[in-house]
Amino acid sequence: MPKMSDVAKLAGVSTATVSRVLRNPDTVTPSTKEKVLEAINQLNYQPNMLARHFRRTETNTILVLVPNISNTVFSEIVGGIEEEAAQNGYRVLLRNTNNQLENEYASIEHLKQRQVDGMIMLSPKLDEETLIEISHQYPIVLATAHLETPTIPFVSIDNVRSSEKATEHLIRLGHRRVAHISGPMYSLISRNRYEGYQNAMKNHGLNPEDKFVREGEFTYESGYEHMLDLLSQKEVPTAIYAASDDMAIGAINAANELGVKVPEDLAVVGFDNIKFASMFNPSLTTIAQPLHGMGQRSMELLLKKLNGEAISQTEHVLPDKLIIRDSCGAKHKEKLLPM
Amino acid sequence: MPKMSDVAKLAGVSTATVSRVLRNPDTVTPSTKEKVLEAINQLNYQPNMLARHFRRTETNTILVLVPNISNTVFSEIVGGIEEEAAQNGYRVLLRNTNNQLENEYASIEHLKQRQVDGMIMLSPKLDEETLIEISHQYPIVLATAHLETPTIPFVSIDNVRSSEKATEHLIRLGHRRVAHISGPMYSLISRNRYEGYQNAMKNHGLNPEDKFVREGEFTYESGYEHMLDLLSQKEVPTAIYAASDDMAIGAINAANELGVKVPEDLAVVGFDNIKFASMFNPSLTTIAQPLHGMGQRSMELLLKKLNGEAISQTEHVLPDKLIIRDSCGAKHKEKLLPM
DNA sequence: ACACTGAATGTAATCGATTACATTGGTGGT
DNA sequence: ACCACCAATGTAATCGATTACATTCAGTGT
Repeated sequence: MPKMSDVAKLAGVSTATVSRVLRNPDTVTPSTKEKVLEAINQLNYQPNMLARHFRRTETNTILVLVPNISNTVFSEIVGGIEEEAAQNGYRVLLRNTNNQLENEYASIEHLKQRQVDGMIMLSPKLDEETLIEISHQYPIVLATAHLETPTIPFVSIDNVRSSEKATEHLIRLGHRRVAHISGPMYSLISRNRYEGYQNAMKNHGLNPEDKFVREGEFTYESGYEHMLDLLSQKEVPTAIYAASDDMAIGAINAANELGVKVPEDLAVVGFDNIKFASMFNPSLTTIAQPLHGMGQRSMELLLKKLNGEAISQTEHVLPDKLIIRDSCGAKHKEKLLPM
Repeated sequence: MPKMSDVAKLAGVSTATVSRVLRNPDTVTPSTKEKVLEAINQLNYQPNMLARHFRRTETNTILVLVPNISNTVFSEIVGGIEEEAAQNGYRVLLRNTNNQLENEYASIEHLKQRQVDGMIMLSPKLDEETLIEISHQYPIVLATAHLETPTIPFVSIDNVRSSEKATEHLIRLGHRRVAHISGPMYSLISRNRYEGYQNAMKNHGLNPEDKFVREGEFTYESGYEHMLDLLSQKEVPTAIYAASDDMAIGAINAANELGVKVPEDLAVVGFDNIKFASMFNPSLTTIAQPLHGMGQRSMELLLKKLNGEAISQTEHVLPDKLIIRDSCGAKHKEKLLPM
């Protein structure tokens, strides 16, 4: 494995010049530059990145914290991050937290040890205070997360508003008994979506009753179980808004099992627009998050931080979209109620 | 940011001793060890990993090449790798190749520059010869890949045999016009699955006709399109074996669209057992690969290579499983034909 | 012709942990 | 009492690229 001094010797220059050819080519005379490049070629020289990283105290690597890599929502975002990172010469280190707080703490050690230049956290569980403290010392960006006091750049959608849209859509289809299966309440996103559901109900003079609300865990199974439960009550909902597509699909299968037809007897709206939403039967009406774009934007923001650029805007709320398919029954209706 | 010499000074020892406390605690007297640990604590010292990596020429990081991170098959495998890696103090660097050969080449540069200690390639596109050449110089392991001459450790299932099982299952349900939508033929896996399909047909005295075989791309869309096409022929298949669940679901939706009922008019078997296979309606009969386990095993093998242990067995063929659900119609049949 | 300027290049210190080799001091055997 | 040996610790070289500072030299102005 040839090193820089070998190149220098062969080219008849000093290591300083070789280094300059590599990093500041403009400060070197074309003729010497050529000699050096020739020597590099001849020796098939590759700079030792470990030495470079050590000397410059930077790694050109960023860390992405993912609650669960197998969840398509997160892997799509990671895809966006990865693309933007690669284009800017950064590499992406991945870490599955499995929703464990201790894994988030452990990842901060990586930052402290300078093993990565920065970090993007997807749906962090850490409390806001701790996050802010970390961000004072290290470049971090949050995605699919929301802060009360936006001191750290984050990328998200407006979960309250999008939830309102989803619920409103069901109400305008004539439903009055609209149920909601939420995500876990420790997550701000879940609380925001629940809030949006409540807002929509109240805005239309409806009372969001407790018996129509269930706390799920974003998973298929939790959607399935809660739907069975909801349909076993005396008064049964005619529509349901689930805070994730997985839960919505679970709910539909539960309804089917009980002979309740979707969308005829039960209108369903989900959230996420996972790939499978359009393949499912009935195809799922859902809120689409611009996942790839959110990943890209997060990386863009992190790059700014890494380059020491000022970030004027810390809140990055990207547009979401209600995608109307078959599960809500809108396609069978003549027209919607007015807003 | 305190360094080792600071700790040494505070503890009244040399840096060598501090280093020993950190890496070979047994060679240090308990009393000095205590002094050093006390100093480390007091200064809140964190070793500079960049310096350590540089000095030791190792990074405790491995690279995983993924054709597409958003594909659940691969993200499950990555999950398994990640888990095993974390348990052994290794970190996982991720790289999306998007099926681009040039990205595989670029990743080899990382190895050459010693930025990672080893690499796991998922479904590599690189030719066998090149792979073998690389593996002479660097620790690599392949997963969901198969080699003619197994000089590089790889983890896979027996795609030929599993395909035979899938096709046979349909034949034993009484089907004779069994179609196959394959994966792209540049992939050895696709060719193996096609081979298994052919074997099963021939073994049962059936002729695998060209008009019943289509080359897809593992995607929902390709399954959908090819099924439309297959059903528009004069002679129509009564069963289909698709080389991925995505294609199988595409096929089912295409059949539905043409009024062909699954499983009554068309039996369907898929491959992969993606999460949605069991949620789909009809639920999908499919071959389950032990994805998480394959990831784990790949990492185990790579760890052996990294530790310089000999790998006696390079071919690691894990057991797959035919999971019978609703899409093949087996549950409506009284009994199967004999083998 | 001489001093001055600045571009091009060289010299050598530096980053922080690791480790080969050197030194110290204590123990046991005779 | 002396030596041999071993365990514990220290000294200092080392990894390879980067870069502050030093040097060289060609060109310019007077």
